[in-house]
Amino acid sequence: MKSETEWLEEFQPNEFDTVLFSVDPVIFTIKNKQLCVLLVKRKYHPYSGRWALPGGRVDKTKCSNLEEAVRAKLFAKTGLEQAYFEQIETEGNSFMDPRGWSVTTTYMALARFDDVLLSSNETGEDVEWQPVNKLDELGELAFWHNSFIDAALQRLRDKITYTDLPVYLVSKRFTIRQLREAYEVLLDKPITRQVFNKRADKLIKEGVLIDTGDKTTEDGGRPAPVYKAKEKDSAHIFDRTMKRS
Amino acid sequence: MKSETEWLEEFQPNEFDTVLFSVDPVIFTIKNKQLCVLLVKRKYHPYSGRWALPGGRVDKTKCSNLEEAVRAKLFAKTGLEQAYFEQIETEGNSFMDPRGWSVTTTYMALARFDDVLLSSNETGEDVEWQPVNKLDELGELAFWHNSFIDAALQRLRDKITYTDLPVYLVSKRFTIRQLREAYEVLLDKPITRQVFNKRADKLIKEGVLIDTGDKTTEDGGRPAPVYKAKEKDSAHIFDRTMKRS
DNA sequence: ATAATAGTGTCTTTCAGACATTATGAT
DNA sequence: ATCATAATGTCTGAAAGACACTATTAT
Repeated sequence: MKSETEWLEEFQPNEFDTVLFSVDPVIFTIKNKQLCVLLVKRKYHPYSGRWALPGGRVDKTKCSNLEEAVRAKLFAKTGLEQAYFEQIETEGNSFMDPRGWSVTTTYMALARFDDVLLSSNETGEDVEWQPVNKLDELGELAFWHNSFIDAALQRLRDKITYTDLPVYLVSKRFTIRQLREAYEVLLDKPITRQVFNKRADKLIKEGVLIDTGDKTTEDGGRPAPVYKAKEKDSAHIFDRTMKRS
Repeated sequence: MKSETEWLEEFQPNEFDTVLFSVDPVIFTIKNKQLCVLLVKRKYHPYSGRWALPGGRVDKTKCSNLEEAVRAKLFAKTGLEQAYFEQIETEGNSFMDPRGWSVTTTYMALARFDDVLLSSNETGEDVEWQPVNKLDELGELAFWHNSFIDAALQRLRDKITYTDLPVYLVSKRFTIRQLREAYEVLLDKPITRQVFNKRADKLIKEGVLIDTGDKTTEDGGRPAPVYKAKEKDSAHIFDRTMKRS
């Protein structure tokens, strides 16, 4: 019997073992009190002229794993090196890409609007923040990307009922009111101020939110303390959920 | 400029666009009050002699999407046509498979032990239920599969604190006590009977559990009603969580 | 003073969790 | 009668949610 190394030398991947593969980040931000997602208008086949997620195939020579690949996509379009990331889902089938059986993994990323500097790619395609509740107006997206955005949005909306994810969407320095407004944009309903503040108090007590000592009157009225978020790579999880509707 | 159909005719996937791809189901069952996962002992390269998840490459000619592919894997090894399924994660990198840059998507599946008829595959490899807390004794699994099992297990243990997932692990007809014991196996701690029954009552009221009208004394003592689960493809979600420890 | 906001406190409801008491059937 | 279990009820504590009232600043 051949040894593993001998066998490996002879191994050649064939078309039965391989698929077309890409990663697609669903990058959210809040712009003008609207939840937006980053889209690119395709100039080339397939689906030329349609809007699509800013993803694409993985450069295997530059990335040693998926996470690196999707970070590269994010950096290319937004200039962000750090952001909250979460893998959402992987879809693979014979019909979403006309080129053949293909697989794509989608990630959700959260970006602070102020921190992003949009840059179009090498080929000069448009890159824009599009409000998620006006996606219909853009027509059907390329590569079934609508369904991926739906899934990412669902995950985000589910998760904010028991996590502090909106911390990654507000500016680096923010008031509790601004954090609450981020929750309200995502839930699309008002949240009682005093009820929300109890959750915020827990974040402060846990050290997730740090009081900078500064105060601001940018919200009007009595000056409010300015907080910043602790550096961390996972969300804070509350032990109970907020009502969604 | 070429039309999309002209362009498509000329398109040929090349090695830069493609990766080795596979799906790997992490199939759980409860056997002798132990949570077990289905593993296969590999006979061939790579990783021959090691235990691995019962997955592998997708037959693109037989499956039109990922879900179909993983269902085919499940059916091949267990004979199950229906089961609870959930996609867990996708990992892609240059090192987990010695054959090259590869991507794999893992699913968690829940199986009723009584319903499963293990069948070895065409190549006659061993297929066995292995207790999850004795996986160390099997040595390192093939293809970094340990980490996939960890992720699936984590998801399962997280989810049973707020869902009815163990319904998919007990026999088709069961008592509330048996359902509670399934939770206890997964949480690895006792649950107060009366506390658990409150959750069960909600499942009954919601129609998730259906009283068959029968009673059984197989648990000893006073006869207990026998329930069955409503047919459904998603978990019931409670609005509060149980303590994990 | 007024308006807009932040901060504090009160009350209700829901539910997990713990535990006591009663009911039912097998032996 | 005893034992093991199911069924029912009582109590506590925590947190969501609603809302009233006070405090602080800009105008």
